[in-house]
Amino acid sequence: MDRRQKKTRDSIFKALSTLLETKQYRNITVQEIIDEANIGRSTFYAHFETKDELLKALCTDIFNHVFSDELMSENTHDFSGGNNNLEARLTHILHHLKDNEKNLVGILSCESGELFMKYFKEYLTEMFIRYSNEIRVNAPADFVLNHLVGSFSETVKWWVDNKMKYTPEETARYFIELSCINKIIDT
Amino acid sequence: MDRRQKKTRDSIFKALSTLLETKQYRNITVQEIIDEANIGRSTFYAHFETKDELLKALCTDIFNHVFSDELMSENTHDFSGGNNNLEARLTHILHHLKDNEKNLVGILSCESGELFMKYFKEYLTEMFIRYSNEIRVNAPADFVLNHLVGSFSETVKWWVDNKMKYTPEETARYFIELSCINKIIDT
DNA sequence: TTTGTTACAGAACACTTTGTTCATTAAAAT
DNA sequence: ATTTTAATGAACAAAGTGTTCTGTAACAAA
Repeated sequence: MDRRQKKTRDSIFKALSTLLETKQYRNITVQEIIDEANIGRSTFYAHFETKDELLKALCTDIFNHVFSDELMSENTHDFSGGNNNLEARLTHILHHLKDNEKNLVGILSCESGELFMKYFKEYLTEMFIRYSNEIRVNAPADFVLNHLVGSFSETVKWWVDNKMKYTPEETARYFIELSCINKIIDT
Repeated sequence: MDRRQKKTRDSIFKALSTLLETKQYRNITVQEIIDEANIGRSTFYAHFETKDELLKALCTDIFNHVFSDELMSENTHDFSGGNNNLEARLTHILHHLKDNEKNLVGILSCESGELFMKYFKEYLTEMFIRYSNEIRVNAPADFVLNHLVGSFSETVKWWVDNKMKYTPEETARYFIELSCINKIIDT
């Protein structure tokens, strides 16, 4: 990739991140991003069609980081050790999210949170789907999956809103404690 | 209240409802609402400062309906019958929500859903707070509360997204089945 | 019925933001 | 050295927002 392109792209990401520290996504205009990134107007639109597309790209970047080990360990997944496996994975995810603390606070504090959550849930669904089929409970499988994804993403939101004052370990523990994951079939 | 005011207010609500049946909230402009309601531009702004304020008023209307019995029975609340009490209340709420099916689909299908959910959660928090303190589990009380509110609101969203193909009774049952409410102290 | 009050209609307006276009300049690749 | 690609920044059209103002109609109270 052309050095100039990468440089511009990075400065746009950086600009949005910086602005998110003090302003709500909703109230940030494209012009402000342009000024903060110190680039030309047409340059921005050469990279991203809309502000939402930029946010999407930023989220994707974050998730590629957060779920990187996730994806790598796809083959090595097993149920041995009961829930410990899942709990460890969730802890891992929370640790990675903490690396993006500043961004997350800005993103989740307003309606951009919905977009973030939407993408986040897609990744979580991928992960939880392996577990949801193992839950023995009298409810549709897709409901179980939705419940797991929904309640964990709500847990993350709660955690971020509380300035991440609990450790990833504690937070994952709380989630497991309350979730239906204890109804999993231990194979 | 002046008949004219009420008439105008109603026509604005009606217009937004109608538009929500075919368009996403995000893509509906104030001008469209004005045209659909067949009123003057300045008239709209005499009633609502912004489109979001209008949505908020619409949500409030819906919730006053949905939680009407809720509020009435505040004093008569008791834990007798274990979870049956809560399950019945949730079923009730789902029934009332079904009365607003058309609106809900339009509201929840896009970013206006976040606003709806925000207000919805406020009401749910009021309701669940009585239960959350009775849960015996090793986690902060506000986490438990957040978990109940979050997972139930996600349940509602799932239900609406699935065209409400399950009955309120079934849906409430599924939720109870998976929630931590079975860890409640039976007094 | 008359009178004072309040709401509505709708045009005009200033303002903000968006997204595109284009000629020019600079940097990168070969 | 030449060609290709990206960035600049001004100018532009379009859409939407929220306000203001004048004339008109509906309302409530005497």
